[in-house]
Amino acid sequence: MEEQRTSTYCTVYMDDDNLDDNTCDASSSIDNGIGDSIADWATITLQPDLKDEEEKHLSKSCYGHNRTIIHLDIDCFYAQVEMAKNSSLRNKPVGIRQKHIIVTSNYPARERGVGKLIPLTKALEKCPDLIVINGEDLTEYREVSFKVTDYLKKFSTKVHRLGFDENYIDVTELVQCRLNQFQDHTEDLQSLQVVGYLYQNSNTVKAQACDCNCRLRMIIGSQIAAEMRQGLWNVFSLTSSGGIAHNKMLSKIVSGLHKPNLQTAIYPEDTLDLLHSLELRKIAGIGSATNNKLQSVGITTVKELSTLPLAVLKTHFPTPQACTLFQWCKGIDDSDVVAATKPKSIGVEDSFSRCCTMIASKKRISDLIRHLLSRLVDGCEHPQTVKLTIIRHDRSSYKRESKQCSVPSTFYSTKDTDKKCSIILDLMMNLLRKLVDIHKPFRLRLFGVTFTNFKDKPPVASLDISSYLDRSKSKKHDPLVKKPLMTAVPIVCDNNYNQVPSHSDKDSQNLLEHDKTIPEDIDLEVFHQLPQQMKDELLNEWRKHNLTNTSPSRTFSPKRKKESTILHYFNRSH
DNA sequence: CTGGGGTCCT
DNA sequence: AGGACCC
Repeated sequence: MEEQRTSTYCTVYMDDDNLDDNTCDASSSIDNGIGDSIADWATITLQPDLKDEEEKHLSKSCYGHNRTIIHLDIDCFYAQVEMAKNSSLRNKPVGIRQKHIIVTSNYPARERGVGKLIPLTKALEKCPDLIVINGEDLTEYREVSFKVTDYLKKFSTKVHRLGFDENYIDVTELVQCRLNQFQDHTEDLQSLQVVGYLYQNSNTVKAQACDCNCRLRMIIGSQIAAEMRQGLWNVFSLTSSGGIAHNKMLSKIVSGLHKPNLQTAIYPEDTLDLLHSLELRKIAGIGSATNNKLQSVGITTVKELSTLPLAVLKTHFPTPQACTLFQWCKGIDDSDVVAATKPKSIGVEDSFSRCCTMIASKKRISDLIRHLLSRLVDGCEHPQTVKLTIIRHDRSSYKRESKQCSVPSTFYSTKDTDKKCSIILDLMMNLLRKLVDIHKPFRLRLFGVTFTNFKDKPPVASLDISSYLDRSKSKKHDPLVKKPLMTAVPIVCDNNYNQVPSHSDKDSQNLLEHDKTIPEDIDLEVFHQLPQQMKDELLNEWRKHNLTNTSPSRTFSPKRKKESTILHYFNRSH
């Protein structure tokens, strides 16, 4: 136990194996006045010997220095994909445009002052001969991105994508494998050196290296990273920058130290030297919100953050975030490199200066859906949820609003893309009506459609009400209808789904009237088992339709397709 | 006149 | 459904 009397919280834990060769001069930052409010409070109310077990536990990495993680970042990815396609672009300034923004540029362009995310007009002012390429359609970039990830899987199954252009690779096993090959020639290990840069900032000579062999692992890791980068160049003509460390957080930080087309490793023993030189935002996971919160309380650097006791962080952040912040600033990141599986969501977006009518909205959303459907492949054929996202134009609020609903079984039962498109389009127009008041003027600046919740098989049609209403689908002949009827019980009023439920006199009279308005191809027996609210909504729609159509009541919608869902009934008005 | 994507948490 | 984070 480290029941110290020391006034610095950090050094209490410096006897940990992982951290013992780093000293953390927390007292100076408490004294220098930068973090007064928090530091004073902490000093007064939290004596070291009152620190709880949780803080002690979190002060130590469960992995130690035992892993080897590589972070690879393809240099200016979109621009490089274009350069790989057309090598004559290599030495010319190239900018990738999305709408009126240059989202990325190659290095010749950057030398001319064309950075990332600058307005197109400004880019052309700085560099009139900039070659501008539209990068709004991400299809090609997405394809190359997944090919890169697939290539990296040759080195390890644990490849974790971050965006389109970055990958974490856990090469712990491969490193161990290569170390084992030296077994009888340990003298050869002495001559191994890091490939590329090694972050070693400290002027003070280390008394001795960490005794867990971690330096060796970083050296082997740097060799593997070099092989990966060479492979990416040979196979895809893409240059990349790499970082090698014992956890994800550090590998990402060091991969950015030398760019482009370079790599950097760090020995675990130099972790705090590096971290203590950084601003908070350099840590992936500390974004603007967290940064602002910490700044408002006087914390602006990783070093200052590392002085805060866990209990103080917990007063400003939810516990899980407090714990990760507590660990990150000490160089601890025990998050795993999780092998990528199938996507969690697949979406498309389009922004524009204005969209003010339902007609125009329908066209834009329809185009988005058509584009999106082509991406439902490779195990993503059966999304269960679809979401509509909008951004309103009023003010520069720039907040996204969304509504989602479940995908009807009819979507899975047809192969016809046009039909799929119209099914989703109907859903989206309904969601749009929930998002905007169509009786008032509106102006939108973005639509997005996103599928989520992918299932391996089409979900059973237990929620598809239309199949019970539709006589043309015989219960006896459709295996999907028979059993699902049981699972449909929750949406039916009572369990006697084979009998017509009893009704009060008043209800019965209403029913007789209603029956005349119910379309011909609807199974009355099943209809009467629906919850009253649902019946009312259906009846309203049918009545509305009958008022605008001269056709007799029970011949409603003769051309209605079998696959029609309940949502079509709610939908008639447009 | 701030892209077009994604992930995870609450 | 939204917010925070990543690119």
